[in-house]
Amino acid sequence: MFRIGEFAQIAQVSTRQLRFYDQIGLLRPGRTDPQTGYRYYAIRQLPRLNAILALKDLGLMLDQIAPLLDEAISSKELRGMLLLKQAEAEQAIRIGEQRLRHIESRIAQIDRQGGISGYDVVTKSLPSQPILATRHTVADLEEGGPLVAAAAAAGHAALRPSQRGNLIVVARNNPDSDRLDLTIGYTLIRSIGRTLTAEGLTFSPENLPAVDTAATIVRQGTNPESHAAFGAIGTWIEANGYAVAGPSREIFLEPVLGPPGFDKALVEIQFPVTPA
Amino acid sequence: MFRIGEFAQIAQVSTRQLRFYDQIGLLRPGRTDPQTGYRYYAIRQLPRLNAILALKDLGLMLDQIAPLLDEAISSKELRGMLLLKQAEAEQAIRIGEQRLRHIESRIAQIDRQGGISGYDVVTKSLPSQPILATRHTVADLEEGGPLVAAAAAAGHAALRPSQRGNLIVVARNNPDSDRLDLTIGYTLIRSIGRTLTAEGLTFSPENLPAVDTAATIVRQGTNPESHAAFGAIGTWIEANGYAVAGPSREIFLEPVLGPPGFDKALVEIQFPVTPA
DNA sequence: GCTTGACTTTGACCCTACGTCAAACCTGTA
DNA sequence: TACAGGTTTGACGTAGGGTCAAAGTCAAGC
Repeated sequence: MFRIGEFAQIAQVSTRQLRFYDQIGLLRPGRTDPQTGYRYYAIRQLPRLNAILALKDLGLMLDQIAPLLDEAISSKELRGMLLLKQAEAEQAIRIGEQRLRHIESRIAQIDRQGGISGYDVVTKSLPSQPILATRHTVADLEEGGPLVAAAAAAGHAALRPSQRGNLIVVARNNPDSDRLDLTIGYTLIRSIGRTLTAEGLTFSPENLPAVDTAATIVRQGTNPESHAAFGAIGTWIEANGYAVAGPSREIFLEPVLGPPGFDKALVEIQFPVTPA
Repeated sequence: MFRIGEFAQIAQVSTRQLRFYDQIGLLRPGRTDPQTGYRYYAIRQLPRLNAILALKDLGLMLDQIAPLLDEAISSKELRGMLLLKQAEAEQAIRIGEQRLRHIESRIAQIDRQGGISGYDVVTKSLPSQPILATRHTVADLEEGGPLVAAAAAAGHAALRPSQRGNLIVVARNNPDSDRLDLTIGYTLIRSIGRTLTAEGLTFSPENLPAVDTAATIVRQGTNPESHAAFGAIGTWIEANGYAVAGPSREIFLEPVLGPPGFDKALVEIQFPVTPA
């Protein structure tokens, strides 16, 4: 019989670990001196400890291991558990690889621009969202600016605050004409069934589909650095193994009061993505 | 200003998380009503929360994130931290892949032999170990059996219990002669400098080198299933991406009293390995 | 038999990043 | 004003031990 320290040295585990396994009933010492409480382990207990360590290494939790060793579980059930662990391990590897790509792209970003970007891309899911919006086709975002301002003002005036949520701009590349299809409007807190017209613009109810995974970024100011923000999110999407899977959305997180407010506005850009 | 639930919904985090971040000072609400304790968040706090989530996703711990956001850390230091995280992530992936191989080989084992093996391979490190041993060359392990028995008895008689540890057999393939070089002896608790002879066998002091990583297995009985145990450990080494890196060792964990005891003896087989 | 140093015991608190209650309190709408 | 639903603090739990501290034990040397 060995005292706990010797047994721990033989098996290369900590004494704390052995005491813990005793405590949870996973590996009881062969004998415990009733006077002193000293734990004495027989070398014959080494196989059981090794079995514990081997199964722990497979990712099983300690309370799952006990029934296995006491043979209270068939090999079919064990196979099932291992298949589950296999799936978990594969998932963990995928997440790890994704994290590694995140880190590498972040390091590359520092090396390129010498500092911390200020843009932080976050993935989230988007629920289905009813909006009231007006559609237009423009050459580029520059041209769309006044249109957004006009639509913002018109919608602001035409919708009561209890109905209207945030200003939103959905941009879709039109592959035929090399132009931009814009959908400009307000998210709706309460659904509206009818079309309405204000200041020469026609607003119709639509429904933005839910998105499982969207890469999003929050930035301040619309015009001068739009490029930078879109560039950052594009780089991120590519570097992290995603592909764009739908039209981008810009949500104005604060009410914007006329064109001068656009520069200070807080805008969330959302890009629906799928793993590529 | 949003109440905690709304803000949580916008950012897709739990309210518990926001309260926790408040508690640890990572993200304080813009205003806390001193009367009611209600937390009110400004939309302007969303970028900070997003930054937190993005950095957390890279594997940084929360207490590392706070100084980053408060710009108390240069981009050079951040780069260093990210390089560290990169190494951690790579390591985690390697461990995950290894675990996956372990699991797969275990499933395959169940499918092959329909049950739980009874052999559990565990890796450990071996310290440098002085021994007193006699060397011989034999055709195979069968032929070595009586030799081991003789050496065990001779050593047992010639060494005092306070000097002698366990019986050990080191087996090395001799590539020239296709025979087996055996080193048979006892581990030494206290070093001995001299050679001694007993029952016609010459025992010399040697030193078994330390081994960083050894794949080990504990089995009972030497003869009948030697093949099975060696086979199991060999399969394991191959399946888990290791390669054998030195002569195997067999440690008799219990004192073995004459040849009949060999069948009941508890033996640990150790194979030095390196990642292949 | 005594001393000494190494070992062991129990108990307690600590770690990450929150999840999950419970009891009491607050807010906004009908 | 009633009520439903949101919010507060506080406490306890998680997995697998690490890291003390105070007190008791063991073995060896003298």
